Amino acid sequence: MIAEVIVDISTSEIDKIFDYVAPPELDLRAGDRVKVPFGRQQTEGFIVKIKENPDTTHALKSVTSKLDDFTPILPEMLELMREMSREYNLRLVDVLRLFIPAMMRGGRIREIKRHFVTLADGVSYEAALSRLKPNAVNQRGVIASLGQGGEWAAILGEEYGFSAVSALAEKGLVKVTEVTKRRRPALRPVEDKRVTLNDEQAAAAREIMHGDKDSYLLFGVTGSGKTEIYLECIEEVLSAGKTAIMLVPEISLTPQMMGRFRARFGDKVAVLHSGLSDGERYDEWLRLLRGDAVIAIGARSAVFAPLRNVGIIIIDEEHDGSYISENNPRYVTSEVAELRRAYNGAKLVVGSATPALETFKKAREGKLGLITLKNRVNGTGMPEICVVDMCAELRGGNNGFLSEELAERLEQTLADGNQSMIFLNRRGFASFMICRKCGHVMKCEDCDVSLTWHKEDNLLKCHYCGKPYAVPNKCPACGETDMRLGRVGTERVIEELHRRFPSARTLRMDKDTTRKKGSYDEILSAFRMGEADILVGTQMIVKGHDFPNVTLVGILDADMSLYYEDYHSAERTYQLVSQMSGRAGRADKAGVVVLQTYSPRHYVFLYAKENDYEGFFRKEINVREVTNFPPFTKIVRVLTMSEDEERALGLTKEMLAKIRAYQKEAPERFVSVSGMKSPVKRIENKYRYQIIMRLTREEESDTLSHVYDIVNAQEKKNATVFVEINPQNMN
DNA sequence: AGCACGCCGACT
DNA sequence: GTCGGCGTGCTC
Repeated sequence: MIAEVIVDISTSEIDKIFDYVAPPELDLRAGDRVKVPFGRQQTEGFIVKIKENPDTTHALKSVTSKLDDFTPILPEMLELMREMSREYNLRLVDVLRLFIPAMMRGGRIREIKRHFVTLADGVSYEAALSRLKPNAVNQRGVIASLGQGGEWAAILGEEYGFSAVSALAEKGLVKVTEVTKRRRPALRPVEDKRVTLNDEQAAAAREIMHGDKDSYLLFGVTGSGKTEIYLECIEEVLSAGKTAIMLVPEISLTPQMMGRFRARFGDKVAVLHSGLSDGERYDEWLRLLRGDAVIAIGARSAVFAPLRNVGIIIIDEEHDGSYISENNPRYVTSEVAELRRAYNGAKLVVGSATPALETFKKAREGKLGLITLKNRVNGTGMPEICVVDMCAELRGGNNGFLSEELAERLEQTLADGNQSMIFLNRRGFASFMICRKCGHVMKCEDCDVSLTWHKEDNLLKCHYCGKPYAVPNKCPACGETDMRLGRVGTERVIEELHRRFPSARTLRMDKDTTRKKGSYDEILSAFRMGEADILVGTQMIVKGHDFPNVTLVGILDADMSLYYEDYHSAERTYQLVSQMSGRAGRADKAGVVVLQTYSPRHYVFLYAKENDYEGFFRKEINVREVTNFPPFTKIVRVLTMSEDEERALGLTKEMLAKIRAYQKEAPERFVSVSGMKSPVKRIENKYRYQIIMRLTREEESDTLSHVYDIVNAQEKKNATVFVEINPQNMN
């Protein structure tokens, strides 16, 4: 037999199928990992197919060995590999690597082996003792401790010394068995507060499981009880003997969330997320592959859970940016989920209070079943949203960054003994350093972006490469000593709060204070326990988490994401405001959101204030259609990076010429094509040039594969080329 | 990705 | 004379 092997080396040159002789005694199947001779070395590889005859006249080498005692890649995943590689122009091996825990590669599986000691077969307790000298105290002690059941070698070793155990084993009096210990992520017990679904929830679950659509959008505000519906659907799927995949944004994979699933489904649940150690991840993955666990819960990558016979895939908070992988290999989680749904004939449910525009559009067109949840389970209303015009504040003489409205409400909230959250969107901009005389801005030598000042260590740092710089005492361009900081960061907000409310206890949460593993949870639980009155933070305070005592949410500089130069910005701002206001006033306390902006009449804020997603959708979808942006077109970005600027530029020009030629042939396929320097011209000393094109929707996939062909045909020595579809940010 | 083969500069 | 620089070519 012949095995088709993908070698585990990621280079475009080698990303093809190599045929090997499959020795019958290895009993190889498609999906096995193997060791093969490759060139002069031995390499790991994946068998993607077993066939009768080779397709090549090459002299064939033979597979050396099988790497695992199970088949790690399911047939479904081999199919998915082909589809993903075609759809996203990815190397087969890069897709395969997504399917297995990183630990398995390079022979790094370290299963924790523990040794269990029992009396050897046919040796009785008395017989063993009689064969030992009376002065062999330790060995006699070991035998005595074995009793009927046996004992762990580690425990015996501690008491009597390991040499006693090995001496007994050598004499054949005891038997030592290797037992693989499974690592399980720590789980906190949570009681299953099983609630009966209300009518709306029950109807939703029924519709998902028995409606005529394959896929549904569960559209409902925070607190409308979506998780209960998920639990109900999963239960039904399991009772039909099928399995389930539940995806949540990394950030909302909290112990509370996990606790609910564990309480309901116990050991049938496996978790896959980045917080696990390599060993834990491997063991959870293996439980799924072996069928010991039948529900996979996790962030984005859990969509690749090694489950057979998947009955339902759920994507919670579907609009969340974390579902699109930023770095290679790039894929869109919901698209992968749809491929798996189709393969298994399963159901797909996406849930959100603020669906991605594209998702809601599909739902309105009937391509996706739309289930709307109208009520909050606990009956609380949505918080009041006050939009504060910061231009008016400025005209009124307040040039600080706290409006009078927000300051007053903060004071009141403090007086009432309630908690506040202040959200600061400093995406892209933060406190950069600028010369008052010549306007020179301190930039990173390698990345061509402005540096951000960090108060704690008094350094300027590059947020792309992390390189630190000393704070200059005079302007490097003109020698002026009056350098000052632009913009506001979380640290300055805290300072200002301390000045105005000296008694208030504050907590800060941003990239700097959460660098340590676990500090994220620490800050949140400290805040939940009431150890602070005000939590100030960036993006990461937006998601999930119930804080029952928060009655005030402040959003500073709501415009920042609004004027972020890309077509998503309105959508993103709406989602942000909506989610942030979901943080205010739950349970029995009414909440207020103070939203500070320089454009109070922008439609995003008008709709957000009314909590009118559908109104926002109608407005925004119209804007997208008129301006030819997604979901009406597909934006494709070809990014070329090289340390050699000429090389990057040259490559970009060559590809641009070919794409332009193709555009001339089929002008109806393109809205626009342009080539330019990337907005951030240099990152980690690599120059970046890009081609941006917008494809009309009708034949985009066909057009896209032409673009892939052009890129793939290009000789790319000394350079890297990426193709991105609808990129999230265009740096 | 490795690892060989291969053709030009400064060293005992 | 030769040790070694890394360009380029191949891997079933």
